[in-house]
Amino acid sequence: MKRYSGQTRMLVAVDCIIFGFDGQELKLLLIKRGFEPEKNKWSLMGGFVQPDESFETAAASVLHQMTGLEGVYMEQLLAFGEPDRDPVERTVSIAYFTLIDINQSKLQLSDNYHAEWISLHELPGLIFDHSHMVEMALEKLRYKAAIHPLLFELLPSKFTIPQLQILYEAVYDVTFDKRNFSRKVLSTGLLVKQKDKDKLSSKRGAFYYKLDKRKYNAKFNAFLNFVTDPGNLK
Amino acid sequence: MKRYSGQTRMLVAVDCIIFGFDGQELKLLLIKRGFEPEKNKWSLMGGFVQPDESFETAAASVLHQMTGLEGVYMEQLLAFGEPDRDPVERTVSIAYFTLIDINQSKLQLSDNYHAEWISLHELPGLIFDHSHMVEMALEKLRYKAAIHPLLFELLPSKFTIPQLQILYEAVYDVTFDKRNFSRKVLSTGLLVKQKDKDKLSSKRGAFYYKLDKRKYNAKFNAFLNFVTDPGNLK
DNA sequence: GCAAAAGTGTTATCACTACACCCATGG
DNA sequence: CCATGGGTGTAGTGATAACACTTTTGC
Repeated sequence: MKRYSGQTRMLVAVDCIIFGFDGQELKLLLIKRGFEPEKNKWSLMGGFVQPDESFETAAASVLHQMTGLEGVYMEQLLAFGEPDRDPVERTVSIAYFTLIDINQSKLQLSDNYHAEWISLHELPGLIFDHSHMVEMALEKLRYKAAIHPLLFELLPSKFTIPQLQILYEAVYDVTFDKRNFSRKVLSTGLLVKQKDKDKLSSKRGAFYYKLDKRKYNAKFNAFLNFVTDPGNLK
Repeated sequence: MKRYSGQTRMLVAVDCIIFGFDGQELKLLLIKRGFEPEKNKWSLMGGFVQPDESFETAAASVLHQMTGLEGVYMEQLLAFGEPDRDPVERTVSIAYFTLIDINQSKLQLSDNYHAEWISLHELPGLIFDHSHMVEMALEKLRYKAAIHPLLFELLPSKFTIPQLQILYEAVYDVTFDKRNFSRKVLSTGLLVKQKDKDKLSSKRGAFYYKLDKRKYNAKFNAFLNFVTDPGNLK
């Protein structure tokens, strides 16, 4: 059996929407595109899928090239395929979104791509349909994090409850009552209190917590209602 | 600007996972594949994406060819792209899932494809990775319908509350208390009681309801908790 | 000793679960 | 008149939201 005849073949790429959190704001890792067309315009990091590569492998390799990281949280967002989304030739793109701890020691941004963390409130225009991809990724992040304990992927392995609250507030652009917030997150049973405190952001210091990995894996897919009806999510 | 050089181009297809409900069971519309390889094996309906077609257009056209229907509920599930998923040559598939009213008058199954409605409990093995696609589609249907008023797409425009309950029970493979069920669905405010009754399934007859289209569109994306934590959904 | 952030408890409301009986009708 | 499925109400429980004061400590 040869090939399917009379059909058009297309380029297939992956693009990565990479979220990070610096303790205050939600950020996106963007690059300045290194080749024509749209050279030097802001862009998501991406790459063509190679003949023997799965999408996941391709996306992980893009992420690895750019950040040096492996094994981080990554999920397929959607396939984008408008016929004219890339003016050069028809290219379908499988978008992946990724959550990483912006301060982790292994993170080493490659110099090759002029990558920068950019606040979601200060996003420049992006090439092709990348702005649309970012919009969809943010929507999905908000949707999913309202129900699943997802945002921990953006924090270091030791974090305080006030830090966690700032993160949720940044993602949903709201404020929460800290008494209710801490009761809710502690009631999930996912957090283990540590003996030491973070003294950087207050004189008194705030206790560190770690995720209980067993429970985290077990409960990841349960509906946890981290945020109750934050607006009108999809 | 010419084309990107040195990259491999691939076939791109769409496959449709088509759900229907016959009043008792959840069903899938499958065809017997009409060409090699795997000719005459059970398969999802699909087709190659044409050079000037978006994925949505391609999927809608596949559905139209097969059922005569237009404008039905359709949503991208995921892109599938393992290098060897199609033994003939590398083909990526964008899977769409669709909900249709199995009894609607416009539904006209094309003879060309030997299409049949098959109960989810009696699924045959499917070609390629289609069984995996079905699994993922069912998971997504359950996930989404637990939170959003999605399953109405499987019913005729006039339906009774007992019919709706049977549908939810079929999707989640559980039984609900009918008092609690009707209170919950009525409390959404999405249903408008009609004056006439369905007398087919009982002597007393059950009142028909219709969706309030305004509220349906407005509330579709709100979190409605149609089903409270049915197991451990993703 | 004071400014700044951490930590904690109570009350009212609401949504959910479990559960049992009467109603309308066709045969 | 009876069998079948339709329709409704209540009480107990658990989760949520609103709300204010005390603790710690670096300066």
